[in-house]
Amino acid sequence: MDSYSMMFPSSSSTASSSSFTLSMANNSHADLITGLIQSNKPSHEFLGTDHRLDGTSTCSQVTKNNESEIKSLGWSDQTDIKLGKKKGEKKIRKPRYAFQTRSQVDILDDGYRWRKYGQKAVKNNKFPRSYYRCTHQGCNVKKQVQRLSKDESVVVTTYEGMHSHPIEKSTDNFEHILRQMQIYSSYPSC
DNA sequence: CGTTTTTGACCAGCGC
DNA sequence: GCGCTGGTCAAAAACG
Repeated sequence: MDSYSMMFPSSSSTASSSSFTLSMANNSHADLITGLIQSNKPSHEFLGTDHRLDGTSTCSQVTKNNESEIKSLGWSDQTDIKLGKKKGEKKIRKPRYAFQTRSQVDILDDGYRWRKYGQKAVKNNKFPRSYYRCTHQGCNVKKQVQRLSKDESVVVTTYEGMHSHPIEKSTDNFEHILRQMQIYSSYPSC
């Protein structure tokens, strides 16, 4: 199984069929994506909705169980952290997208090159959270990867920002996913 | 030898 | 004001 159809909780009033198919042919680590969170807006808005995967009942159950933990990720709700410590730098809240993925490994190969810049232990979770930055010059897309303590088979990958450069690997089209997400979320500065 | 990871320190925000 | 927590920095180590 390499393709999943996902429903995007598009905030726009169009609310048309915002579902598309992602194919992760080369992402054999990831069994399935159990949920998508766009945390530019109050997360509970769409967390409460039932836009889940179709046909996989176990997924929805897992997602339901993990809702509280997702909210406690920190990146989900309180997104008004200051970016950079330079003075004069105003707080911009970038949209963040969180994937819940059933995977054996933490590092999902999404085609970009990431450099790890930090790891922190999170409370109420025995697994640490890893912080990555895109190594492409001028691209400060960040992501953090965390495994849920409730279901250690579920990995949450949260992306922040958008890549302004082509994907490094041509193996899979995860870039298209991100692009679609940016479109659906009507990125403010683009 | 250049790049990435590791890991403790540092800092800022927030709740009490 | 203080302590806790999350996010980042940076030096050293590890790696290819």
